[in-house]
Formats: sequence, structure tokens, C-alpha cells
Amino acid sequence: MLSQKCKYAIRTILYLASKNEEGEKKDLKKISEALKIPTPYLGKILQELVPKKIISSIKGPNGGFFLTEQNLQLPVIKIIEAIDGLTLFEACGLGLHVCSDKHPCPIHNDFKVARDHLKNMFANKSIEELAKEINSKHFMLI
Amino acid sequence: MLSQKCKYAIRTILYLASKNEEGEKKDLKKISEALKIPTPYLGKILQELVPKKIISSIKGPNGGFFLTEQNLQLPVIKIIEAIDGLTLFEACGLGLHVCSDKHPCPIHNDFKVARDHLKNMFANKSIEELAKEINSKHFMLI
DNA sequence: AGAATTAAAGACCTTTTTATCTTTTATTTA
DNA sequence: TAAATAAAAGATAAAAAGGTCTTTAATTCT
Ligand code: FES
Ligand code: FES
Repeated sequence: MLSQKCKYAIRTILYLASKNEEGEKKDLKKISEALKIPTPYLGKILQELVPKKIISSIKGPNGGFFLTEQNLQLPVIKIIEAIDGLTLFEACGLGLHVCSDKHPCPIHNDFKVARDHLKNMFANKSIEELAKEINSKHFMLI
Repeated sequence: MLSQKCKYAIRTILYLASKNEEGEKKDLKKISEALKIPTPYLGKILQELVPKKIISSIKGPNGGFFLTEQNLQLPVIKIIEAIDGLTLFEACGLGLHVCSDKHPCPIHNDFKVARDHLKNMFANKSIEELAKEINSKHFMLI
């Protein structure tokens, strides 16, 4: 479904968002230990997200990764788009070269319903909204 | 979503099923050319499905791959189970070690709806039913 | 200024997935 | 029975995903 890379990214960002009281920064090691994600690999992933403006970072002592107000307003699908791209939400479930109503594979109609449901859920929820739900309800990140 | 291997397998089986007039056999090369799937790789995949009783085969001249009545009655999910396993329909969308209502990740509730929708569609439709729809409506396999 | 801290960058390694090629075995038909 | 056909089996290869390690650059604090 989502790649491992993408799932790590989402969990990290939701972790940062749900702890975002007072613009709190977290360094790589703290995040990777908290979420049980391999440290060097997570480093690679987060490095990729900074220039894409999905997350923010500051080097040096007391530096780390954090989310700005702008970062928090992004819908979750932007994380997926940055890492895996949007083909999951566009591609044919049986691997045909194109997916369209004019050229439907045998599972097209049902598949599209499930695929669109997934897409809408990721597109309609901002990182901040989801983080608030994590704090008010009892959702797990690990 | 589904692996390439699994998508190739499903398309091949639906192809065999939709041509299953008079227990027609198709040899590997014919299938791979009709569906534009790499021949040797498809051979490997079909080899795997024969002992698992998902498809049937006969060697020698006029041999090939085909579906018995029993094969045709299988739900499509059995193909997926044989190739990819069922983790797609059971695993957490964010990669948590377990997915359960007692230990939900932030997307659990919505994700489960989409995942179950997919699962039900594959579980509730037999290969034969789907093949009939291919023939009566105008669904594509390529 | 110098030491400490932390992200960035880049080279490397491992495993899994996808795909190819060659040889063997079973079956048919002439 | 011999030749032809087609799947089975197995060894190999290429590409992608997942993961590690080392060095460099930026920042802070003393
Ligand atoms: S054509 Fe296959 S899902 Fe749309
Ligand atoms: S716990 Fe994540 S989808 Fe169920």
C-alpha cells in the first residue's frame, strides 16, 4: 500500500505535530527512538522532506526537526505525494497502463470506490487536525 | 497495492476464465503475448499456482494452462492469498505492528473502511462471476 | 576562537522484487 | 519409436527498496 519510507514519514510528522506545543524541536535520535525507526534511514527520509517544505529543520545544538504553522496546514496527502507520488490513487488495480471509465479493467468500478475513499481521507485531513485527534482521542503512533 | 506478480496472475486467470468455452487450453506464449506480460516471468508465476490448485495445466503438444470447474469457483481473493498473502487486508496502514480497534493508529477508522471494501470485493466475487462480467460488459484485460 | 551538537550529503551494503535463460520432464502424434 | 511440443525446474541477473556508515557543514555555547 504505502511504502515503508512513506509510513515512517507520516508517523514522524504526526509525532512532531502532536508534540508541537511551543514549536518544540526534536532531534533525529529522539524521534527514531520514540517511534522505533532505524536512525540513519529516518535521517535520509527527513532530509528529503525539508527542501520539499513538508517539514522544517535547524542545525546545531538545540536544533532538530519541527513543523511550522505552514507545515501543519498541509493535508496528509502532501507527505505521500512527496515520497511515493500519487500513482497509488491513480493507477489501475490490476496494473493496466491507464485507469479510466472509458477503459475499465474488471475490478475498476469497485476498486475506484475504495481508492477514492483512501484518497479523500488523506486529502481532506490536515496534519494539524489529525494531530489534534491524536491528542484528544487515544491514537497510537507505535 | 497488489504486487506486479499478483496483478499478472489475476489478469491471466481472468483471461483464461473469460475464454473458458469448452475447457479451452492456452499455452504460456499465447497468454503472455495476449496480455503483454514477459513470457519467462509469467511461466514462473503460473508454475507456482498449479500445485496450489488455483489453475490447472497439462504438458506436451496441445497442452497448456486452463481452469477446471473447481478453479472457476474460487473467489479472486484466493489468487491474492496464494501470491501476496492476506497482509494487505490485515496490516495497519501506517505500519504499526498490529492493527486493531484496541490499538488504533490515527488513520485506523477510515483506513479500515477502505481496506474492508477492497477485501469484500475480492472475497465475494468468484473468478467465474467476474469472467462472465468481462464477457457481457466490456471490461479490458490489457 | 574552540568545542560540542546536530542536520546534510554521499558512498556503500543487503534484501526483495522483477525478470531472463537453460535444461529437464511429460505428453502427443506421426 | 522418434520427433515435436509444452510445462517444470533451477540457476542467474537486473532493478528497486530498505538500511548503514562516514564525512562535511552549520549553529550554539563556553
Ligand atoms: S482500470 Fe483498473 S482500476 Fe481502473
Ligand atoms: S492500526 Fe493502523 S490501520 Fe488499524
